[in-house]
Amino acid sequence: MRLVFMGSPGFAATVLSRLIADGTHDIACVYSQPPRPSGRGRKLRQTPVHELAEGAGLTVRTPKSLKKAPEQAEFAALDADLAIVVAYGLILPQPILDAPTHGCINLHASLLPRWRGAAPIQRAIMAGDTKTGVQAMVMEAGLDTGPVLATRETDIKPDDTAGSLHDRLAALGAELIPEVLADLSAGRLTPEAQADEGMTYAAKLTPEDQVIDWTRPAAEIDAQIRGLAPAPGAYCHWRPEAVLPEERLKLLMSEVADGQGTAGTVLDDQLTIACGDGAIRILRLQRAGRGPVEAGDFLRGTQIPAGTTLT
RNA sequence: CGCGGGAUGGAGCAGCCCGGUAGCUCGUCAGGCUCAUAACCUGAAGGUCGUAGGUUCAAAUCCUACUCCCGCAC
Repeated sequence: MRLVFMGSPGFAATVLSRLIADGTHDIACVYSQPPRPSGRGRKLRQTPVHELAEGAGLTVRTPKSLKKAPEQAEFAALDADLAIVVAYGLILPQPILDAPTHGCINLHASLLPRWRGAAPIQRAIMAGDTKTGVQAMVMEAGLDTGPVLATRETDIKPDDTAGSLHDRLAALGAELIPEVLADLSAGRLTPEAQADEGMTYAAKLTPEDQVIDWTRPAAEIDAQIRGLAPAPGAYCHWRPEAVLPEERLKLLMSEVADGQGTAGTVLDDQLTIACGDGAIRILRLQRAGRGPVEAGDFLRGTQIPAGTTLT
């Protein structure tokens, strides 16, 4: 088939990489978010998909929007059989959805209708879900509302982070898409409408999501920490020296532990912290300006005695 | 030119402001103690203090440039 691939971040790049390696289908064009000044130093950066596609010698287009007629005409002129859309980041207007012969198929990282929207992987962990997956679905005008074509499930384990789950789901997605393409070619696909119940939105992460509130239950804080690791990371504040200003302390890995006390109080010399209900142990963390370290390494060079209060 | 922090034996850090013997907590190795141990005791090895210049009698420390890493903001 003649495909158009639309995607931006690493998650999408994993899928595109598989399609390129497969070589079964013709990738007529790759759409990605335009390079923008971002990151330290505000340099112009290409998206991972852009970079991958360019390196593979594929045609790349990076329109700021697909709402206008000229872009839509260019898209239609590709005369594609199908568009594969994975975390592209732009709204696809109806003319775009209609242009390919078989329409547009989206790969989404949740079990719909749960976690429609922008940050399904993080939200699933943060909510304490024990199961998630990836799904291929037919795109409609609504936000992740289309009928589902295929599903791959995976368990969310207590030591999963957004990072580990992201990688696993990307790998599952990279397996799933070629199968969907084969089934589509063979006419074996049966779109199945999403359930009426159980719908939730995976709202985009905001800075407030990163702030730890020690008065919340241990399980929730643990889920928050793992759902935001390794990036952007959940954080709290502490005072390295009684004299100096508060410093942000990013918590990157944790587990629920025994213990209780005033919320935010360090209970022992092993980084067990009292929460509103129960306690968690910090397993991996990062000081501002330093690299991420395991709790053991951290404690070798820095003291956080029992009784210290984190805010 | 967005703002800021950092680079010191294998790991994590202190020392830098106020130049003058390379330090801490671990790890490693050897020996000792012990029924035994990741415990305890003793000893040892291991560092061009990111790179290149400069100032100085003397630079981890002061000055300049560069490389790499990171936090914030976006």
